[in-house]
Amino acid sequence: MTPFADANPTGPDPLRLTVTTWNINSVRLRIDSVLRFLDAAKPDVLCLQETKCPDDAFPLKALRGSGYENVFFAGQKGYNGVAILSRFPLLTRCVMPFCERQDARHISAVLGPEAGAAAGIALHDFYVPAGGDIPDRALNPKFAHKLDFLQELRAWGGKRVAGPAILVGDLNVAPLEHDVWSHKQLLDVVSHTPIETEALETLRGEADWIDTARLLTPEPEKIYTWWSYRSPDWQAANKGRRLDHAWVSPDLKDTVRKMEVFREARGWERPSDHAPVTLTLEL
DNA sequence: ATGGTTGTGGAACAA
Repeated sequence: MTPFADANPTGPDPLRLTVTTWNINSVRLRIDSVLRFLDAAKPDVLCLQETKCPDDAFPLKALRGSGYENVFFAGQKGYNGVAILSRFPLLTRCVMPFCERQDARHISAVLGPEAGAAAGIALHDFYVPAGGDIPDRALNPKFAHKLDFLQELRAWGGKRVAGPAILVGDLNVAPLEHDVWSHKQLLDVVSHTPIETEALETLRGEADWIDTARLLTPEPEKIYTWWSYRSPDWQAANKGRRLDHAWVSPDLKDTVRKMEVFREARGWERPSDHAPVTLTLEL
């Protein structure tokens, strides 16, 4: 045998799988931004939240020819709504209800055999309730809803079927001190109150999910994925929060390569207040 | 527990 006969002893090249999560805040208004992002970043999968679009109005035609024609979506009129766009065929569409509501806040899919080494990975796309302004369950039903939703997410995590899985979405909680521009000033602000951050970290830990952003970029480095519309100069002020997340099941931990906030899109014309966040795995 | 802005839908409500 020549020295070169087995130059690649590990077999075929590994597959790089990229999955983006993006709260788009109206998929119809921003379908051109979706296409622009897909063209620029070319992820394998794009998970959207806040599509604000009934299913019969989802802009499927605009995606024709984009290379992302495998689409699962679950929408409703005016609020919420989630969607998964994929280069690979998707299997097993599932929409879980939470808090006994019809809200479209979850959708999942399994990557089909065409995804090669990524086949069989389950994708879960979540949109956790924002929770209103007052961080008090008794005074604010929206905050109560958020806490109840997180509790149900915890229960689901405990009985989730085994196997490789990726959980992404706008979880509307910035769990760690350096996930916000000022930990002290945001301790009473919904998205960073201890009851929320502890709930999210607890449910993540109990189900052994890996927080990929912090796996690769530990504290104290700041990471933000959202900047309020209400800041006159979001870029200069940079008062961001890390609300958008990508978690992987423990069997995928060693495949995590990159977690990137595409901040540029926050500066596009008529932007979403969230930036797209892309996870890269090497399988 | 302020106000600031954006989206849906065409007033109020959600974020």
